[in-house]
Amino acid sequence: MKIATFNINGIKARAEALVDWLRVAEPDVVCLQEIKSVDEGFPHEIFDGLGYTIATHGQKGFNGVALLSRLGLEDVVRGLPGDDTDEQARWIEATVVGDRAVRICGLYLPNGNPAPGPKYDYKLGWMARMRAHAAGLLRSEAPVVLAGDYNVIPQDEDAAKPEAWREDALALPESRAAFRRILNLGYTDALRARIQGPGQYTFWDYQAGAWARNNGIRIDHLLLSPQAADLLRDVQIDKETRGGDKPSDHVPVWIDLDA
DNA sequence: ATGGTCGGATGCCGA
Repeated sequence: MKIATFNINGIKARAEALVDWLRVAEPDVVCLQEIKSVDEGFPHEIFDGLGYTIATHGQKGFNGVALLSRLGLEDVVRGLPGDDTDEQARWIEATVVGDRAVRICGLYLPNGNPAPGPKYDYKLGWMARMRAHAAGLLRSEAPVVLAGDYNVIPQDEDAAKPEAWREDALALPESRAAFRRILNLGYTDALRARIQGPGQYTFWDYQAGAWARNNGIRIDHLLLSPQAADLLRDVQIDKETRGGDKPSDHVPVWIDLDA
């Protein structure tokens, strides 16, 4: 089961690039972030003929997540559990059944800038809530995948210029600690485990020629429960999409599970 | 038209 995460930065602007990538990469499941669309405005028709079942959790203007699956979607949950007053569309999860049933969560973690401030407080609160939910998911003892744009640079080696991010919400010690607290529940960072060496990034800013200079950061992550980690066959970053026409500032990242 | 660059939605905000 090939499972990808891709922050597409606007579904309407990215329709062509996204479909082009789907035809080549042929993922079974895709977690999309920043669809920037309400559910009613999501262009289902661009996926016609590709065989995907689609579930969206959108909002007007910003944020918004979606799941695509060639293997169906069961028991869809929209919104990160634990706070009914949170109106930001940043979480969607469902069960996908291949050879095995996998619980797949697509997430768009808050950016948190400027820090300190209310946006950073929201980020840390959201991460604590995600940790609680991630702990609950482990109790199923089933394969679980937490895939998305975490807006966290886990370590200095995950940035081309770590000094430029020292005061940023993506790299502050509290952000990194909150990310580690989720890992320490027993999740495996799939890219960290399988892709070695520096310069392995998933995001390059549109500004200042960041892509041309490989001035990137690694912030799109797939975390695996122990039962999912046991099934891991492959991990890849499809960085060539960043050099295409009208690219997102993120690229797709995917895993292949024996499931 | 909106800083640098985008996208979506307005008469800038979020990233």
